Amino acid sequence: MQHANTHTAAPFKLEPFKVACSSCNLRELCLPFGMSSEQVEKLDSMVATRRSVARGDTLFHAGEAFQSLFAVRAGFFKTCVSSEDGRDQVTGFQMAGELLGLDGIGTDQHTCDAVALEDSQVCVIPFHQLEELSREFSDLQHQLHKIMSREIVRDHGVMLLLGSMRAEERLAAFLLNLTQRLQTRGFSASSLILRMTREEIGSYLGLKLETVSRTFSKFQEDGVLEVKQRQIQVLDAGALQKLVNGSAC
Amino acid sequence: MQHANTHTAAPFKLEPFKVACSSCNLRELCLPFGMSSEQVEKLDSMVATRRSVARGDTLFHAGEAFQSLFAVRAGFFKTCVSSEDGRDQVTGFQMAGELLGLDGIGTDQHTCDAVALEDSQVCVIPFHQLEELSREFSDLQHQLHKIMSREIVRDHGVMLLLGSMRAEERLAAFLLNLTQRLQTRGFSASSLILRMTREEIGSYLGLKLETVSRTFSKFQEDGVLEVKQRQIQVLDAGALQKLVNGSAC
DNA sequence: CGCGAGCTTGATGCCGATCAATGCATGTGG
DNA sequence: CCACATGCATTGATCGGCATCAAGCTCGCG
Repeated sequence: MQHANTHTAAPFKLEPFKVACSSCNLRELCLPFGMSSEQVEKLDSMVATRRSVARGDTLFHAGEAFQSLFAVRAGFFKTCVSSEDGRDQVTGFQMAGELLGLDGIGTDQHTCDAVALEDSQVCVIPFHQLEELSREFSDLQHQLHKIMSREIVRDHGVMLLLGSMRAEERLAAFLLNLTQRLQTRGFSASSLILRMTREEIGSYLGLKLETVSRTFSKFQEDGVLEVKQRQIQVLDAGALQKLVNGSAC
Repeated sequence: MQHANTHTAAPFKLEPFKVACSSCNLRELCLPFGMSSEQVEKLDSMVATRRSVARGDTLFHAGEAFQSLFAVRAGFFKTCVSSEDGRDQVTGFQMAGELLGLDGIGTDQHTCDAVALEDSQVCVIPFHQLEELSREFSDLQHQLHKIMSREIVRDHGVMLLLGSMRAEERLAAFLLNLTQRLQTRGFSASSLILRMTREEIGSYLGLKLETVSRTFSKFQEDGVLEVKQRQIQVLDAGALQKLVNGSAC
């Protein structure tokens, strides 16, 4: 486990550093979960390359040929789709241990952009090799299926949020989801730094940035949060939870 | 190809009838797509059972143990998730050749309800066996991955719709998607019968049923559709397309 | 120090929700 | 076969939440 304090950026190293799945502290969150150590060693030989992505750069663009999945090793990403007329929608935020690129399998082309919101590193997982290896190891195969399935379930949750929640409920659900994922990674559940702008939050939640900002202010007035730009202190997680569950409605 | 006229209910047969993937007219849309005929025969032996689901009955409930995927053989389904406080959201409508149950893989439990909107039949695909067989046949493995990936991409499209489109645009996108899928199945692209209520459409699109009804009426006034309850004639598909692409914005 | 990106806050207006009444089809029992 | 119930759809009137437009404000950075 890492230091359990405020979620701050990991120091960004430019030199390619030697890491293996078998010694990665994210392996319980990532693809190797549930695999035996000898199986993980096979994975290691496949996940040979890593890639650094500077803040603001894109890992892949919609339309590019799909070759590999990417596991976030450090940093933070957003994915966004856009329609022909330029509307665009943030479809997710990804942090350490999460996979990027699953959308590309279906058409052999990426269907969204993946953009680093801070200096980041990813492990490159050549998909063809992953399929090959997962024909050999049923644990790996099943883990991949689980990850894809959970992505589908997550998307359904977002659809519920977008389809039937009001602004406060959406932001509450968003914050609870973030803090929970950060906590899983050994960070504080009550203190966090947002890596994205109000506009990006708004896009994800189907709101305008002004509404996001107002809702943050409202939460602060109500003593639920302390908001200083992107630094957030959760003072009353129960209140957020109540909003999501709609006990007051 | 089937009769290319209005999409009407297939006659509902109660007796279990002998069908095999290898002789199924949906195989180009379904799991066997891209597999050799001898591989499909192996699939046949796995997909041994079928199940009839009467209109209004559920194929599976959220919370039930996940065992199998289901391929829609005939009929029409909706899937819906619900939050603790009773809000619920239709997450999709499934027609012949489409898979149900992918959401259950991640947690070994179904996370949504699947309800038949007309008398239907599904092929039962025991998931454990499917994984086994897909370790043997890379074509099957890849097809499964593609199907899951496309579901993720579809969900992202719905998120875009829910996050940034207005009522008319949502309904237009919905209708175009429906007619396109029906056309793929050999039905008319301009004449269709809705299998779902206004409320279910509204839930899917993040609108209230009154808004759905009003928007149908508006489309009729504008000469884009002819609406008689659930019978829809598309008179001007171009106008729908223009709405979705937002050329007027 | 001053610029600019991002954030906050206020005033106003509109889209879709809500509440309510009526209409229309299907089916059931007298 | 009609009377009535029931579920679904349509349509109208009103209301409210969020978008939009428009200023300022804050903070990091060249």
